[in-house]
Amino acid sequence: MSNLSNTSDEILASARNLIMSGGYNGFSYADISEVVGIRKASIHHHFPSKVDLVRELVKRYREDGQANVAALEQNVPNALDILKVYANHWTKCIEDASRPYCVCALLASELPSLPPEVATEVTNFFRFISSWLTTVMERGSKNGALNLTSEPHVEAEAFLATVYGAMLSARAYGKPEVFSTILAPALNRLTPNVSH
Amino acid sequence: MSNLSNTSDEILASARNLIMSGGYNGFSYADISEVVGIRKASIHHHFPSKVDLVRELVKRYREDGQANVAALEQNVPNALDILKVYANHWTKCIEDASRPYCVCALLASELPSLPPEVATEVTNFFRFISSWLTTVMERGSKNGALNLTSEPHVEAEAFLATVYGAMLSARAYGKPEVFSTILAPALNRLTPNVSH
DNA sequence: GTCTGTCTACCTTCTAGTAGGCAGATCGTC
DNA sequence: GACGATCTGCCTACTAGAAGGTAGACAGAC
Repeated sequence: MSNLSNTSDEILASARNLIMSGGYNGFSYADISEVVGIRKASIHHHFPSKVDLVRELVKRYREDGQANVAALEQNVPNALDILKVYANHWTKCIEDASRPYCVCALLASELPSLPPEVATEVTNFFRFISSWLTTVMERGSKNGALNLTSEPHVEAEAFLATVYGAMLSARAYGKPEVFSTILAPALNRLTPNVSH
Repeated sequence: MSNLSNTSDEILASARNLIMSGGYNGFSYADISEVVGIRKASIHHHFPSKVDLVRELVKRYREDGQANVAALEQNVPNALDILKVYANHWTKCIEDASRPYCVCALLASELPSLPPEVATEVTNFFRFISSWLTTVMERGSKNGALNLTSEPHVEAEAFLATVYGAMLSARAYGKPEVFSTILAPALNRLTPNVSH
């Protein structure tokens, strides 16, 4: 039935969780086999090599992100609100410990030692997020929904860096609330001044 | 002679470089032995276990940081200048590829899967940087060298997150110049307005 | 004579990956 | 509808190499 492809989804999901906590070299097929409940060799049936597995995982992670972003753009017209929803997504993930870190953030920090196929996919993810945030900044700047002090693409990079830096700090201190402490003033700064 | 302790320094230095590119699980004693030119077993003489090695490495990394910060505070009176020197330190490291990433940033992102002794040491490093930056922000706010829009400790966390987020972005895109592109407006925002 | 740093040789466990078998579903063909 | 053929997903059993770590010997310095 449809649970044929379910197993490979389970494999990807457990790999995502494992990478999220320890990176590319921090998990093995044996770890996945324990979580999913099948033998190591069966994982090789779905993903012949570890590179195949992680490449596919990152590719889907980006595609899911692209789908979510498309839905967000349709449902939320205001640029500032979009940034708030994006920040809030991570606030929740970090605070309820469901997905307390971005898989691509961890892989990006390991980038120089990653297999090239995986590295390329990770870079693609960051390029996608960056160019999306740039279009949000441009739009918000033009229609007055955002108050920018630098060029849109610079603001986009700065915002992205703040999000990912805050994510790291929350993990480093073991204090989830640090994330929103850092994001709040960043979003404030982008809010148009009502007295104007 | 004095090259007795030199070997253990070489071990620590090569471990630092290896961790900087691939994290805790991204290097082995065999890797170090190749770089330093001694056998695996000889490394165990200096650092009985991998945990000992990395714990010591992070401890010294923090101590070196504390010494550098102390010297910086003595030589540079102005708080804004201190932040600029700090940012500039990383700009150089990233651009000349000498130390293009912070060892503790990489270890912090792997924190949940790290041996507890190492994890503690990494958290200590971030606590040190954070509390140092807070004192800089406080001082600069009081004597007018800095223009803060939030509480000093919030500005400190925000600045730290920007630095580490920018470091990640530079690595993710493979573009060192991204770091200073992000840091420039962050420092601008902290610069007191001359027209006041 | 002991202490330090290195060596060779070895051990155990884990790693990704392979070979080959087996049960069940799906298939075209008679 | 019965027949074998193929495909899918999983299994056991295995491999070669790398992992962290140990035992014990040896050379030179103090």
